Amino acid sequence: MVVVRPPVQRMSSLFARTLREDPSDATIASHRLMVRGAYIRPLGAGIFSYLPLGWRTLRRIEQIVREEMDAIGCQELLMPVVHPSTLWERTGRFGSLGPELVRFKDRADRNMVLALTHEEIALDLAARLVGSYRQLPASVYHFQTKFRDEPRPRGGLLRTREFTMKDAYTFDPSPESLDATYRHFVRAYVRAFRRCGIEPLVVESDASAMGGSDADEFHAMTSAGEDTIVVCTSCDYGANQEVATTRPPDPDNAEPLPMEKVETPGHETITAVAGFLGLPAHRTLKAVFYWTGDQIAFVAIRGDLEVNEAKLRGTLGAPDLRLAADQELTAAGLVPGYASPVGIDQVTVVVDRSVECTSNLVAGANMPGFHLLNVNFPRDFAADHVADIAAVAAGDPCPKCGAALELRTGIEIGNTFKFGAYYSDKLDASFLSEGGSPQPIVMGSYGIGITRLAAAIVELHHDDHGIIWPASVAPYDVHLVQLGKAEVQEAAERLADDLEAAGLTVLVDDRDESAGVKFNDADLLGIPIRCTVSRRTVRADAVEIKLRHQDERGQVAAADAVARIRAEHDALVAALSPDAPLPDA
RNA sequence: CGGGGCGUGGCGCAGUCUGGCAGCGCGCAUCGUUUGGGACGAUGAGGUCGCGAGUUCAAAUCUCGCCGCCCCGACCA
Repeated sequence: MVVVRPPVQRMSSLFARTLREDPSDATIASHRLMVRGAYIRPLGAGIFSYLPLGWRTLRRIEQIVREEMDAIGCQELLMPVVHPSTLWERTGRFGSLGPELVRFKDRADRNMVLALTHEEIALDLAARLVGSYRQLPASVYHFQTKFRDEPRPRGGLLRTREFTMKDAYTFDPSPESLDATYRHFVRAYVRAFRRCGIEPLVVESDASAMGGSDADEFHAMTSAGEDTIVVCTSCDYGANQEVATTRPPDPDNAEPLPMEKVETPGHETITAVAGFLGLPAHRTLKAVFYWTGDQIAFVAIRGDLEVNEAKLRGTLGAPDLRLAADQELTAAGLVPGYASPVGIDQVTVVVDRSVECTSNLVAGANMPGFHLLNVNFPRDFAADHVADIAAVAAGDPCPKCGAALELRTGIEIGNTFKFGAYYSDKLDASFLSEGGSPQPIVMGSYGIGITRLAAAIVELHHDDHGIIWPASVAPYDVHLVQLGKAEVQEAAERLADDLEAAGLTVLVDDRDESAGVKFNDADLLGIPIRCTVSRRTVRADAVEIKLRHQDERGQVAAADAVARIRAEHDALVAALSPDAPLPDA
C-alpha cells in the first residue's frame, strides 16, 4: 500500500495570516479568536471561508461524529444540496417555509431549492430502497452544507446562513422501535460532544412543529448562547424555555364575590392598576393580544406572569403569531389598556391555567377608565382554550420535584426529533409489515451543527490569549516553535519528523520572527502542546514542553522528547472520556 | 422586518461637525543591527475615501438615492 505523508507544515508557508488586533465586528470570543487566528474569514453576512487551520479542525470534529454514528450502525452517504422542489411540494414545506428556504428556478424554469435539511430526500430514498420490515430499522447520515437564509446571522460561526450539518435520518417499523433507535442516538450524541470537550446539557425541546412527538436539544452551556434553558437546581429536569413548565399554581379556593365595576382613570398597565387598587399583581388579570394572521387571540393570564409565545403558538396551532396592533384591537371592539374577557365574542379567548385557579381577579371593563373587580373564570367569561401558556421564570417550582428552577443560556449544538409518520404519510413512504400490510415508515431526524459546534468549543475553551483546543479537535497536535537557524533548525526538523513518525501532526513555526511573536501566535492558535527548540535547548540537548492550558513549562532530554510528548497527548485525549454515566435524557 | 452603529491602503483607526495636498499605528517589501513573550534603524510599495447622482472654483467632508457589514429586538439550528 502506498502511503503518502505530506511534508511537515511550516508556518512560513501556511495559508494564513494571524491578526494582532481584534476584528472590529466581532463581539464574542469564538468569532474574535477564530478570525484572528486565521481559522475563518467572512465573505458575507453569515457566510465564511474555512481556512486550512479551520478546515482541519472541522474535519477532526466531523471524524469524531462520524465514528460515533458508525458505531451505532448509522451509514454515511451524501445527498445533494440543490433539489428540485417536487418533494418539498409534496410535504407542503415548499409553501409553508418562509424566506429562509432559498427558492430559485433552473434554466428550464423548474422550481429548485437549496436544502436547509434533508427529511424529504432521505425519506424518499428510504421509500424506494426499503420494501419490507425485514430491512428495518435503517439509518443514514451525511455531512452536508446547508443554506438557510437566516433573518439575522450573528456571532461568527454561532449562527450562519451557510453551515455544515451532520444530519441523520432513521427509519423504524414501529414507534417502539423508534424509541430504541432514539436512545442510541442520544447516547452517541453525548459521547461525540464529550469527545469534543463539551459536556452537553440535554433538555426537552419543542416537538410540536411538524407533528413530532418527542424532541431533545443538546446545549453547550455558555453565556454566548442564544437559547434560554430552564434547569432544576435539584433534580435532572431541563427544558428549553419555549417548552419549559412549572407546577400549576395552587387554587386559592376563595369564595367568588359579586363582580363590581370601579373607576380607574389613567391606569392602563398591570403595575398601575395594582398600585392604584392596592393589590398585588397576581390578583390581576392581564390581557395580551396576538394576531394569528386571520384573527385576534385574546390571551388572559395572571398579572404577574408573562406569556410564552411558543406555547401559545402550539395551543392555537398558529405558527405566524405576533402581537396585535392597537388599531386591530380597536377594530375588534376592544379597548387597549382596559380590555376585558368579560362580554367578549368574535375573538378567540385563551386562558392560562393561572387564571383558572385564582378567584376574584381585577380585569379591564372594556371601557376607558374602568376595571372590574372580582372577575372569576369560568363564571364570568368563556374560553376557547385553557392551557399552560405562561413563561417559566427563575425560582418557579420544578414540575418534577418542586425545587427552584433556574435560567441559563446555551448554544444548541444538536437536536434529536421523533417525527413518527408525519412525513411518511405525505410522501407515501411505507413498507410491508410482517402481516403483509403496508405501514408508514416511522421516522426520526437528528442534527449536529458542525460549524456551530466548533464555535461552541472555542467559547468553552479559550483564555485572554487565544484558543485552547481540546486535543481531540486541534488542527495540529504539536506546535513546534523554532527559535533560531542552523543547528536549531536542524534539531527542530528532526524533532518534527520524529513526532510525525510517532503519529502526531506538527505545525513548525520556522518564521523569521521574534520569540514573542511566535509565542503569542502559539497561544492564539491554541494547539494543545507547545514545544520550543532554541539555541538554549539544543545546547542542553533538551526540548522545552508547555501545555497550552497550563502556565508551567518544562524541559525533557531530547532523546525522551517524542515519547514524552506522545504520552502528554494521549493523556489529553484520554481525559476527554465519553464514558461517564449518561445524564438521564 | 423595526431600532442603533459603521463603511477611509491587508488590520485597527483619525480626519467628516466647520469643504481646500488623504493621514496615524500595526502589518508588508528591501538592507543592516537584533533574537526566549508582540525588537531597532534606514528606505520603500500600497488608497476609484462602499457605489451612483447632485451642489460647489473645489467634496472623504454638504444633499439625495442605493449597496454592504455589525449590534439590539422580532425570528430561527
